[in-house]
Amino acid sequence: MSVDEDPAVPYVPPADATEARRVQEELRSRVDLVGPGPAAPATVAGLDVAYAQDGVLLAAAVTVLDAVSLAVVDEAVCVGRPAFPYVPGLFAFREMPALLAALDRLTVRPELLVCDGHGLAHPRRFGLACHLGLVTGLPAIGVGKTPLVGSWTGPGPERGDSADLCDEGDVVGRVLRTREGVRPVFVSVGHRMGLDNAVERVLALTPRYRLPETTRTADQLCRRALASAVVSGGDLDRR
DNA sequence: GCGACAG
DNA sequence: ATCTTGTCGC
Repeated sequence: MSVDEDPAVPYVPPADATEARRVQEELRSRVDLVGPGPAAPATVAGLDVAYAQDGVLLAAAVTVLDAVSLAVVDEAVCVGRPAFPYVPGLFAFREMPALLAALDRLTVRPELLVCDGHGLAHPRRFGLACHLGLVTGLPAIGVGKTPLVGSWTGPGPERGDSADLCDEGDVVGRVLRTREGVRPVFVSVGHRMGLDNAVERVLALTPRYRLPETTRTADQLCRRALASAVVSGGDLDRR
């Protein structure tokens, strides 16, 4: 899958945190928060990254699932180094180069991206899911396991119960109970999606577990890839 | 000034 | 993110 079919928004690695924040402020206005996005996508991709050796080595994985059967129909990985230190709010710059490389290795161009991190629910309204959506041109959703910004009340205890995630007067996402009796997840729009549809898509991907099937398969894949990279020396330049 | 802070 | 066994509960 070519990442630059729509060269409107190239990925530019920032030199420092100040520049990174400037990039986010510049790109935030180009995010499509309305969508509504695909209501019945044929394929959905999950993206995740695993780390080893004190965070100096990483593996980024993308899995593409049939949206109905949830079977994996394509997958790709990229082993590399973090491209940026971990700074809350600048998380995307750490993982994006490896994720984009993995996306480029796909055979199938997925109709939707489900990212392991927030989209709009970000201090500058431009989290990983927004950035990935903009650079790939694909509809994207952010699904976080813990909050970054915002407050909420509830949600109820049943699968499907949800509550608005609010930050500084904005509804930036939804706190969604994907399974009864488990902690909720934090869903936000990444790009070319509406929040209601994003929530529907996440529910369709969580028939059994708290996290979307997409992120679960991607998580397994990047852990596997990382483990084999470590045993074979962990030396990237010689592989 | 003091915490909080996606993965 | 990652380091990590058993254990409480459905």
